[in-house]
Amino acid sequence: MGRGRVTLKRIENKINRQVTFSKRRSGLLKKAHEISVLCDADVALIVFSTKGKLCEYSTDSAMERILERYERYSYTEKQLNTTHHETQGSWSLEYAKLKSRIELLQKTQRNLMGEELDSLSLKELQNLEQQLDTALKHIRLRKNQLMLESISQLQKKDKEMQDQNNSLSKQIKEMEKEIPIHHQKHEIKPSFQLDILDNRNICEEARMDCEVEKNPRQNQIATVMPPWMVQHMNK
Amino acid sequence: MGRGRVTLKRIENKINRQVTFSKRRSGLLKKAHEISVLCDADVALIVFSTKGKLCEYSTDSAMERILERYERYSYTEKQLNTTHHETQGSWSLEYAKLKSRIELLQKTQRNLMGEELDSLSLKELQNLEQQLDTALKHIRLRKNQLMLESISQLQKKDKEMQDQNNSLSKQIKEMEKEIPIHHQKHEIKPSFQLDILDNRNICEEARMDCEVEKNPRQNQIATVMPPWMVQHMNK
DNA sequence: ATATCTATCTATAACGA
DNA sequence: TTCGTTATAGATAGATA
Repeated sequence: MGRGRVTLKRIENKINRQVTFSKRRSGLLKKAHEISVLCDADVALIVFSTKGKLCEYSTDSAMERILERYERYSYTEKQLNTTHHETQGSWSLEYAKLKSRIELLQKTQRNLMGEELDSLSLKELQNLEQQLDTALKHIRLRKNQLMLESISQLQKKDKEMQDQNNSLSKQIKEMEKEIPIHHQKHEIKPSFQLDILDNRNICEEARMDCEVEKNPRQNQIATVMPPWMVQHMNK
Repeated sequence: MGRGRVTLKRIENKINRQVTFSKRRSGLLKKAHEISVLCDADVALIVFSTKGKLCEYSTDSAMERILERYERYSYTEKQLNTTHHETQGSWSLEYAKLKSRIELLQKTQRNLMGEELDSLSLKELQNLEQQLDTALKHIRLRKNQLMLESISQLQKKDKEMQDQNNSLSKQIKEMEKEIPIHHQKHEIKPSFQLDILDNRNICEEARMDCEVEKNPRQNQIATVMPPWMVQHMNK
């Protein structure tokens, strides 16, 4: 850039270094903002100058949110162990950190629950909407997975019972033959027949809800919880 | 860069956006590294793509150190307002309390974002689903309210300008009558005509988004970087 | 997605005020 | 330190493989 090729090496001249820093810093911030807008990315940029001056940029000015996202993404567990080792340090600082963190979490959570939306910009609202849409999709997938599992369990159980019933009724027939007393014949037409049909229907519905995924709004299928499921599902 | 000037607006074409993201991301990382080396600065850069992929750079690969430095720097100010009044008492107890509270909040939040669903029962999932459905409804209401407000503001402004333009052109006509010099007639065809059309389009889009809920990501709004952001970000 | 190429558009080093 | 200017080095959009 400019006169002469750039060498990737610390600029020794203090003045030049400061000037270059100032210029490149604005360039960097601009680029960060551009990629954020053009490509719809979440960007957090923190720059400390040699002299310790801080300069930052973050998408939607949501530095804390992005840093939290980062922490969650890269090492969820680590942070739980990192704070206590600074025991001799200023507790008050740690305390303040935690407290403001809680505040942030609470605010975020309220927003996630559709509350206190007045302070949000249009863009933030759209991000939130997208976030929740995705979340709902995941939740519905998981829900359907659970339902399908329970259905196949029930079907398996059904089959076992049917077999058992068959063998039992066979056994009874044998007994009737061997002891030909004039008893009435027991009509063995168990009710499980009906259950099987029910399960098949439910199963198909669940599959549709699970796989189609086209328009999430359309599949709202206010899933009514079948009574039979309540019993078995809760672990 | 390249053919045609860059417009600071979300790239709508998904492919182009992804490609541009990829290219600019490496450019941004390079710039971050350069300023870090050339100017001896501490830099931390975090980028999440639209699809949630993480990409990071940090001076000396010391992301944690820099983020802590950042937190220390930015919390120092808050500390003054939050801590001094609780000087005695067992810090460790308070601290533990806060920490467990944070963990709870984080778990809840992850669930709200559709993550870590495996530990939830079917019933809990259904509650969550309903919660998010309601939240989404509120958010969409608020979003549309905002959009409609901005639309009516724009329309009002339009009308004002139209009136103003009308009176101005009337004034000009008067002047031309009174001073009948052989000037060319100024074609008064103000541009507000176009503005009106634009607003109507926006309005319709908003209504569609409002009722049909198509693809929320499509309606991103071009955000121009305010000048104050480029320079002097931090004081 | 990744790489290369090219025409253009940007960023910026050096310098001066 | 901070502009403004200018000559160049760099970055990158679009096309293509």
